[in-house]
Amino acid sequence: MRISRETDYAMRCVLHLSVNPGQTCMVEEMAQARGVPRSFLAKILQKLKRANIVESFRGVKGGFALARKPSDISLLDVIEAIQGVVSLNICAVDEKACDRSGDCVIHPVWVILREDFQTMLGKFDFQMLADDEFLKEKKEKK
Amino acid sequence: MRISRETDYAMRCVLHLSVNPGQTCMVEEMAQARGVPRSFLAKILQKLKRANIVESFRGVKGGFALARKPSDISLLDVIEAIQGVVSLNICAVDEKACDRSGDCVIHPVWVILREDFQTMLGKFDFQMLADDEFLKEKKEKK
DNA sequence: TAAAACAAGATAACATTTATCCTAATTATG
DNA sequence: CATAATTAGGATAAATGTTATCTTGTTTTA
Repeated sequence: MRISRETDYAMRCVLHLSVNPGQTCMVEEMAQARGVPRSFLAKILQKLKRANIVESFRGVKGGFALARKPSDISLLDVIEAIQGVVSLNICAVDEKACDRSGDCVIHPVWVILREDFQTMLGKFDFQMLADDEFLKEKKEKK
Repeated sequence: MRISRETDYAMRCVLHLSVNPGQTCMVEEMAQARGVPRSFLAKILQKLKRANIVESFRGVKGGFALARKPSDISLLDVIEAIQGVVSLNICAVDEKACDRSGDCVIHPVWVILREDFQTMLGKFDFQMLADDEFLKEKKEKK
């Protein structure tokens, strides 16, 4: 019922890139800035890349940058990039996983909840979060 | 991000008891009727008992019955009885689990989502589900 | 007192999570 | 063109969580 630590790390990373969108950033820098194990983060970034959330540049001066605007990346996008499709019960996504889906009266509830859940998570984007972080840093400098 | 199979089993079991509330039922009967491994279900019923969702009677003619009206038992109640407090990120429930909760701008989002999530799950009760099952059986007899 | 049923702890197989490490492949730069 | 910097991807492994099973004890009815 919880997101994994991996997903939490992915969010920190996307947030980091969202604060200066357009700018490329090395794994090492993000790992240090956000307290994420470097080699683990490298793996996570591959998943974010496959989901078209970040893009990568190899070689000297390489690194990662957002592939889309922060306002076009939601919590849901990042969660699904890492953990796969969101749903509360496997049967809402794969009916074959439960032999009773056909006549189970709980099944339709899982389907409704899945939609509500996705809507909920789709409402938060990384522009919002980056703005929050920008304001917070400004306040602390005073 | 998913409920466990154990929780799914717990729901089947509470639903089974909700169809004839007031009536006591043996582990063996519920296990067979709902396709749940017997010894596993016995464990699950202990958790449901601790959460005051079912009550138990020992000895010959013993068994389990609901401790409350089906309309007073929500999906949330059963999920929390089995898996503990619902939240999407551990930090929403235990700030010490993350060293950054204090200045993390994502943290407040987890807190909001947790509340929304609990509200969502609290809206479905077992009277509704039992009614659905009753109607479905009636229809199939025709 | 015997049989039926729940109670509770120990244990174990399996899957998932959370990483780490090593070897490519790619690219900028002197 | 050689070298250093950086991502890409596969193999591996420790720790944790899930999904059970089994055994022994306790309670209750008849």
